[in-house]
Amino acid sequence: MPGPIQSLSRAAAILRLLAGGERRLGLSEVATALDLAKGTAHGILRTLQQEGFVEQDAESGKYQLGAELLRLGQSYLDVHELRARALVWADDLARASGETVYLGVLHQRGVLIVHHVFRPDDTRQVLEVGSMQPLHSTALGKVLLAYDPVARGELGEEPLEAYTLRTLTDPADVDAECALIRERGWSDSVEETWEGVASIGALIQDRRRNPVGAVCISGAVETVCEDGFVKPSLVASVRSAARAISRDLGAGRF
Amino acid sequence: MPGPIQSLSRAAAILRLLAGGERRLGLSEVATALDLAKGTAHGILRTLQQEGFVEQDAESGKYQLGAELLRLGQSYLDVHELRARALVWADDLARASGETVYLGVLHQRGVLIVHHVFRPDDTRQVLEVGSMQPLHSTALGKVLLAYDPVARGELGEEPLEAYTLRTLTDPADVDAECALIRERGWSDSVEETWEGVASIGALIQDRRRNPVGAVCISGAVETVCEDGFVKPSLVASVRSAARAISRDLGAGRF
DNA sequence: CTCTTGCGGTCGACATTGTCGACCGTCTGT
DNA sequence: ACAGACGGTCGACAATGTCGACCGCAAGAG
Repeated sequence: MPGPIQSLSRAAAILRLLAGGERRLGLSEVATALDLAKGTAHGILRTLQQEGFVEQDAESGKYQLGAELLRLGQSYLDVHELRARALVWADDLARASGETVYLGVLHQRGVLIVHHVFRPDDTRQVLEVGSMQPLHSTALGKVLLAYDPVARGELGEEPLEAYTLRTLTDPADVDAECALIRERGWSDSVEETWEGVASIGALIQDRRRNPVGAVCISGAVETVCEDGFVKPSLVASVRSAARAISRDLGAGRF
Repeated sequence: MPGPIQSLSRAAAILRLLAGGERRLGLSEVATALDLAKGTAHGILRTLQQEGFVEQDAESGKYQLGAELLRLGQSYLDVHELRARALVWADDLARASGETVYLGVLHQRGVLIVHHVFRPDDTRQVLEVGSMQPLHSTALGKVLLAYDPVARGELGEEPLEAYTLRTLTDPADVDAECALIRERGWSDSVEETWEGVASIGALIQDRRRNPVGAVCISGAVETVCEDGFVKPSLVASVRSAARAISRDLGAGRF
């Protein structure tokens, strides 16, 4: 039976739809958006609601995502082997560099943040675990693009979105950059996604050298860069953290 | 068609099963655990995998939860109205009290943490958003039990699990405690779940007085209590935060 | 080295199951 | 009071998911 289960695919589409739109959606909105009969959409929504994946606002009757998703998302993190092994190294990296540390994995057309260590100062920061970053304009994304053919495949050949003046928007330019990244073994991104923010990334691989994720540090251009380039000492810290995590991951299997 | 969609319920059961067990599960394990034919279980797993809800370990063939769940869980938080409105108040409460602040909602048989503000000192703390706390032994849980009939229903009449010597295990005792909580308008829990930890909770309600969640502060017995009782000044802070959030929530609708 | 055992995965027949579109009651805004 | 749109229900139909036997493979036992 090598075909997806229809009702499940539809349910997933509904969940993604609800996740996409900021506001709650009504039954009819859902049905028309996905081109389903109202009855069908209702059946799926009712089941999802029973299971806790979707909640219905009591008075408006509109639907939104449910709490069970949060719980399952947390469970995902609990089981995640890469994350578990990287926790302590990420902490050390943040302390050594004085910058924010992100740990990400390839997911669909972006990088999903699975761990986030706050910059060790007292400024207010919001946790970004569970959010996505673009592939072509971040240190995490570019290092994955450079080493993971699947990531490169997701990118396509169309012109890419520009977030700042320095964003690479031509896939050919990105490929050239990736060649450089492979050559020197690390990636950087200076104001390619957010003005004033620079980051340095390195690849994490399992014991068979398959790319499984990436670490990066991210901070203000003023602290991460020097004379227009990222500081070599920070590069060294990131690469050594990535190596440590990779080693840890390889050892873990046996 | 007032019946749940079979394949969806089964998919949800599989996800919960994967979330429950710490380790990855094989196809046959899943099938036997849920009493499904292997082919059926495979079909569901294949679809879930395609949608990103489940991932398969390349070499062992075993299944675990997928990254899409983390993303959707995050989206749930983004849309969550209670959480959005409570963010700033929770921050204030943490600063004023010097203790950890939790924000929780009723979910199944427990309290799901939807927001967590770290104690404002520099000790290492792990984020508990997405995790669950028991109903009968925490400040968050007991205040929900006291005001939300649904929560009380979930509790049942069976003896409850004891986490410490001070845990209330007899539902009748819990009911008596709830009466007290309703009378004075706040809940506390001193070493009922974790040794050395005390917390104070208060109810959050929408504009029609429906209970929608709870806030609490939680900290070491030594700092939260005085002469064997929780400090009245902290109680006042928590209650005033809960009122503020409730008011905010009510005002938001129009 | 071969045989056995268990694994993940596939296949095709069957009938259960989800789907569809018309229909109902209600609420809202006109 | 009306019209429209909403969420939700119903029952007929057939498309759909389910089942259990089967396949190839890898690991472990003999």
